[in-house]
Amino acid sequence: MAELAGVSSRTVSNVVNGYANVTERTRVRVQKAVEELGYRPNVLARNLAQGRSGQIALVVPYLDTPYFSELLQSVIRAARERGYNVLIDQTDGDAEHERAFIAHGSRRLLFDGVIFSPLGLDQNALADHDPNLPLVILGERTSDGTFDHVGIDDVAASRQATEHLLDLGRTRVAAIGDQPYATGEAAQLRTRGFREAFAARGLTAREDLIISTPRFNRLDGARAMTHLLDLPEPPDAVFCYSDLVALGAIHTLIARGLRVPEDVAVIGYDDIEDGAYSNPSVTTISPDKEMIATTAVERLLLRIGSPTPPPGLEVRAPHRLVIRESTAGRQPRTRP
Amino acid sequence: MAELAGVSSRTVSNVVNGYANVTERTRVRVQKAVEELGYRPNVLARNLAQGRSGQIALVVPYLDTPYFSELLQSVIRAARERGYNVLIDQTDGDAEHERAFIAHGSRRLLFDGVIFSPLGLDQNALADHDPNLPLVILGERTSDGTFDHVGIDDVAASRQATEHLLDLGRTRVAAIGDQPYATGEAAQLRTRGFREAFAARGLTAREDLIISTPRFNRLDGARAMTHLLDLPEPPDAVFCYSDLVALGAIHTLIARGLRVPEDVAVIGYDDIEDGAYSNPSVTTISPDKEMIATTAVERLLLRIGSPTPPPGLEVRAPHRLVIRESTAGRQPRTRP
DNA sequence: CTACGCTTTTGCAGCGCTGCAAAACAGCAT
DNA sequence: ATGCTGTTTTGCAGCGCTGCAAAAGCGTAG
Repeated sequence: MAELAGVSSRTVSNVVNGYANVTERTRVRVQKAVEELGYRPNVLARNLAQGRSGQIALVVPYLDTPYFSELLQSVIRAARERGYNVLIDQTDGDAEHERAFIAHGSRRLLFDGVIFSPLGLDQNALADHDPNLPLVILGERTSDGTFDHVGIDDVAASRQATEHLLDLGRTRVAAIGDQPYATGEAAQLRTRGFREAFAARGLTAREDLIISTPRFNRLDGARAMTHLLDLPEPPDAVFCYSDLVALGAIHTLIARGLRVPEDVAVIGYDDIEDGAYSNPSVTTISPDKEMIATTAVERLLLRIGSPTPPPGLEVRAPHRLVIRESTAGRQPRTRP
Repeated sequence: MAELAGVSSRTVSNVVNGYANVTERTRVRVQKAVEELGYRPNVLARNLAQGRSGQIALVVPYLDTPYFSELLQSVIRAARERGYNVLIDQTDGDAEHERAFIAHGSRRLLFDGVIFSPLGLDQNALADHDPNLPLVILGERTSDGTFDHVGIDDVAASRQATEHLLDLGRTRVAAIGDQPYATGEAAQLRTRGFREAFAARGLTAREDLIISTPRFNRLDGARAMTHLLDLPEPPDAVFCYSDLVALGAIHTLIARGLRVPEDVAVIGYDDIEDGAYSNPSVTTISPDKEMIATTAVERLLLRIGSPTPPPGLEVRAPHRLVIRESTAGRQPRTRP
C-alpha cells in the first residue's frame, strides 16, 4: 500500500496512529500518500492484532420503550466521541437471553464490554457474570463490586413523587407498578419510597391501593387503573412507576369520564418526551439521562482499558421533579 | 486449541462451519472437544480472513422517534436471524454526516452494507453513493437502479387519509407537514396525495391550509396547529404527515378548548404506539413495518452476497388505514 | 497388487494490522 | 575517527481464521 510512497508499513502505522518519534518530514510524506490513495486503515485487522473489537454492547429489554431509545441516543453519541461503536441488543426481558450475554460475554470478541439494563435477572443471577467482561449496569441494582452501577436514587425519587401528591392534599394515593418478586427489585425500591412518604408524615399507605403490574407499559397502566376505579373507595391520586404506565392510566381515567388532575392526579417516572405533549401533560420524575449515558460509557471504557478490574463503583445520577398538568392542572400557558 | 483433541485446525474450522465432507467420527470428536474447552471461534479473525464484517449498519435520522425505534427493533431481529449484527447510527438529518456514510462507506470495513433512511440528502446526493456499497434505502425515494428501495405508496396512502376526512363531511381540510424544497420529497408525495383526494371529487385543496414544517415532530404539529387556528377560517379536519405531528396538533387543540374530533378531526401517519393510547387515540396510516424491515434486510444481504450488484429494486410495502378516536370519536369501548 | 476416482484431512499462505526488539541513523563528546 | 546516547525506522512474527490445492485415505475395478 502506501509504502509505494516511501517508507515501511510500520512507519505508516506509526503516522496514522499519531505515535511519537516520527520526523516531520516523514509524517508529511506519509500523510500525502495517505490522502492520495484515499487510504483508510482496516479496522478489522487492527482489532485482530490488538485483540479488541472497538465496540461496546448496549443491552436493554425493549428498544421501543421511549426511555431506552432516548438513552440509546446518548450512549451512541458518548461512545462515538470516544472512538467506540455501539452494538444494540434487545432481550425482551428474557432471563436466558440476558444471562447468555453476560455469562460468556468475553468470548464474544464482538464487543469489549457491555452496558446492561437487566430485567429478567435478579441480583444473584447478575453476580454470576463472566468476571473478565467489563460490565456497567444501569437501573436499580446494587454493585457487588465486580461491576459499576449507574442509576438514580429510586427510593428518594419515589418518595418525592409521592410527597408531591400528598402535598396536593390528596388522601387516597395509589401506586401502580409494584413487582413483589425477585426480579422486581426496581419496582420494590419505588414502593419503598412510596411508603416512606406516608411514614414521614405519620400516615400509612393503603395496601389495597398498591397495584402490581407485570411490566411498565401503557397497557399495564390502563388495566391497573381500571381495577383501581372499581374499588369501593377509588384513589384521588396515583403514582405510576413509569410515564408509560401513567399514560395508560390517564387514558382509562379520561375514558371513564374523570378529570385529570381534578378528580385524580397522576404522576409518572422517566420523563419521556411523550409525557410532555400528552393531554394532559404528565408530571414526572426526570432522571438525568444524558449524565447516566455519559457516565456509563466512561466507566465502561475505563474498565476496558484497565489491566486489573477496578473496584465496582456506585454512581448516583441526579433527578428532579418536573411538574406538569397531570398534577397541577392546566396552567395559563404560553403558546407552543 | 482444539487440535489437542485430535485433528488439524482446518478440520475444526470445517466442523464448526458445518462444511460437507466430514466423517461422523471426526465431527463427533471435534464437537466433544469444542464443548469441553468451551471453544468459540474468534469472529474478528474470521471476518478478517473472509474480508467481511458480519455487520450491517442502520442509519436513521432520529432514534428517539418512535417510528424509527419500532423499525429498529424489527431490523435487529431480522438481521440476527440471518447471522448479522446491526450497527446503529443517528445522523440528525445532517447532510454531511449522511453523505459520509454512503460516500466512502465501503472503506469502513465495519459493516458490509447499509440500510439508510435519508433525510438531509436529496435524490441527487443519494445517487452519488459509493457504487460498491450495498445499499437499501427506506422511505420515500425512488431507486435509481444502484440500490434497492423499500417503502409504502405515499401518494396513495395520503390520498386515502384525506379521503377519510372528506368522507366525514369535513369541508375545511388542512395538511400539516409539507416541505417544498429538494430534501422534502417525502413530504411532497404526501401533499400530492392530499391534493389528489380533492381532485378526485372535483374539489380543490385550499392552499392556505397546507402548512409546511421543518420536521415531523410534536412541536412542529403544535406550532402549525396554532397557526391554523388563528386563520379567519380555521380547518375542521387536519391530515398530519406523522403521528407525532398529530399528537402535537391535538395537544394544541385541546389546550384551546376545542374538541377532537367534534370540532376538528385529526389523522396521522406511521401508526406509532403512542397514537393508540393517547387521548383521543389517533387515526392513522399504518405501514407494515415488520415487512419493511424484513424486506430491507433480505435485500441487503442479497446484495452483499452477490458478486455483481443486482439491479435496483423498488419494493412497495402494504399499508392500511386504522380508524381511531381522533376521527371517529369515542366509541363504546371494551375496557382495556 | 496396482490403478483410479472419490472423499476426507491437512498444510501453507495470507487477510492487514500492531508489538517487540533490533537496526540504522544522528548528534555530540572524547 | 570512535564511542556513546537517544531518536527514528524497520523487519519479523503473529493475532485466529479461511481459501486453495495438495496429500492422504479408501473403496472398487482392472
